[in-house]
Amino acid sequence: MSAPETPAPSNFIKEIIKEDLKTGKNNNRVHTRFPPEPNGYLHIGHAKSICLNFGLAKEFGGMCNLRLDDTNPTKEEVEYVESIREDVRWIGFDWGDREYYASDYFEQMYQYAVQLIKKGRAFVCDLNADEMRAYRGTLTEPGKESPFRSRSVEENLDLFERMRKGEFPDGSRTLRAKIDMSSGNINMRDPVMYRILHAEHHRTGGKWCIYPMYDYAHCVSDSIEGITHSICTLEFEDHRPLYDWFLDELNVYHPQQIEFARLNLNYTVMSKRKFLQLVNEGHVKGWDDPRMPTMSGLRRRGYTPGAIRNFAERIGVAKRDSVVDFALLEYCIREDLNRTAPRVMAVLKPLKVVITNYPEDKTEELDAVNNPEDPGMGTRRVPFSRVLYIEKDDFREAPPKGFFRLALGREVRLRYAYYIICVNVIKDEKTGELIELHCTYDPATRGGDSPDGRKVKATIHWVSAAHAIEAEVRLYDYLLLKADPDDVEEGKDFKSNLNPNSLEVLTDCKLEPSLSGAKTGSRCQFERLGYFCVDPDSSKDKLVFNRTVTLKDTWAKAQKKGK
RNA sequence: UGGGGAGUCGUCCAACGGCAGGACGGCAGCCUCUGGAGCUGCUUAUAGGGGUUCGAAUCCUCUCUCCCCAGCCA
Repeated sequence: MSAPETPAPSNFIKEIIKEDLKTGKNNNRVHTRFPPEPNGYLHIGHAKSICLNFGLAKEFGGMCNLRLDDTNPTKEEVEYVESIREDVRWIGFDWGDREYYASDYFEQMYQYAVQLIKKGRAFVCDLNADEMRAYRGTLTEPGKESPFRSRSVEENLDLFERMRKGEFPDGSRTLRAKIDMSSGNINMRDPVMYRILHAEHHRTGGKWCIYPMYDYAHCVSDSIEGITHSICTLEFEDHRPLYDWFLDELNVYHPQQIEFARLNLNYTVMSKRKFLQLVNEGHVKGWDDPRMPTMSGLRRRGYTPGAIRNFAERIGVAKRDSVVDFALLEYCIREDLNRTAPRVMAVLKPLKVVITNYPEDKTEELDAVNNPEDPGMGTRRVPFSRVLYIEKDDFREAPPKGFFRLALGREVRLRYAYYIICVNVIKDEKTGELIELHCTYDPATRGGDSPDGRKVKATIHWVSAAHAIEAEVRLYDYLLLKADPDDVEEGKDFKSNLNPNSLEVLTDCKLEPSLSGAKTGSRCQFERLGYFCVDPDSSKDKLVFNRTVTLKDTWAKAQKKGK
């Protein structure tokens, strides 16, 4: 049903896994995980990670866990957990019963921390945040050891237990790993393992008032779940020594962390912070606005899971920072929809046409193909009558060179119907505004073929006025004007590059009647215009469509270039 | 200026000492009852300098450029 997924090419992570399989590492298991923090909505960048982790498991006969990385109760909410689940499922992956939470392991993490204290590898520090920053040093200068670093094991044990019991206020103490304050890698300068946060956690409620930090929680969670390949993005590369340090000191099962470059796409933004600005400042209507590269936005826009999976395959996986061309995403969705979307006729900017030699009260039903790429999708009947609508853009009073469509005295084909010739252009006498066209049809060309073999240069779409259903259609364009949204003048931000025309709402659209009752989310191609899907804003008496993507339009491109 | 990474067509990814290849984009053409789809062809790249080698994108070396790190965020 969806586009054929191109044979998955290899990448450096697969090569590592193949090598591990060859040497018998991990007893030939492959076990990955997708570990989002439930503090926001997933976007196309997450989709890359999802496809990578679940895809690897699938390809090598392993498993992939869904793990919610919920170690910060002040930022995380159940609402996000549900949307993450929905999005992962929608892209097409299944984690079986392996839905885990970092918070599932809080007790184990606590016990491990006690072990590290006993080993002399962790201590309770009374420095506040500002002091700790001062002690940490800078990128070029080493840090200074905390004055609390040499506390006895007994005192550390006592203090840590009392931290857990809630005896101390937020921020007053931390548990820190005792590593190396002079390390060039700042992550190794006695990093915080636990902070005090008297906050309600979405799963553990009020049970805890100390919460583990990412570096400590993540490696331990991976270890507990028996993850073999812990795949994360490049910015965690210099956290890897810490990941390894914890697991080595704990002497527990030790997964391998592997880093890859996150996805960047041109003409859009990809950070939660920027999404928030767009939503809060009203530049888009919400997280699921079809212009947003969020999963919910893409879904509402009409993107298919298959297209997204295919896209994830095509962009590849590597370690170098890169910016993928948005055109590739568009190629992927067109490729999918071309094969799967039924064709239909819709006039977005209607121009009335009267076929003057066609009987007033006559209606015919003409056969139309549902998808030329797939004869199995059958045919349908489209009503034709004396008064029609055609696309305004398909008529020109003064046709420029290379314009094949309708003009005064010119003959074109109405798709699946008749050849027509424009014989008269009716305008408002006062304003000069174009009102309607008078055309004549050739009855011998019924169905769209002329028995005498004469050719027309253009075929245009149309809708019978008497049978048309009304709809609203929302056209979308790139959110940003510049490929690099951050390419701005001094003192400005990406929002100065916002495309003021990223949304165009058309309220007077005419659709062929077969579309009546179309269900929310259903997709189709409006012939010659693009792929569209039914928006949830649709109601019983009014359909609303989103344009997912235009068709390639060489005429429009040539016009644009001519300007 | 500390530490960690990365440099291959316009873009993304390959090539793992042996003819630099694919995809997207662009351009040209064919075909077409969607100016769609499809098909054909073309286009263009190993950051730079030294070295090793019969042979280097690949190994060594020096240089340059870019990205990440100074949260009790992840």
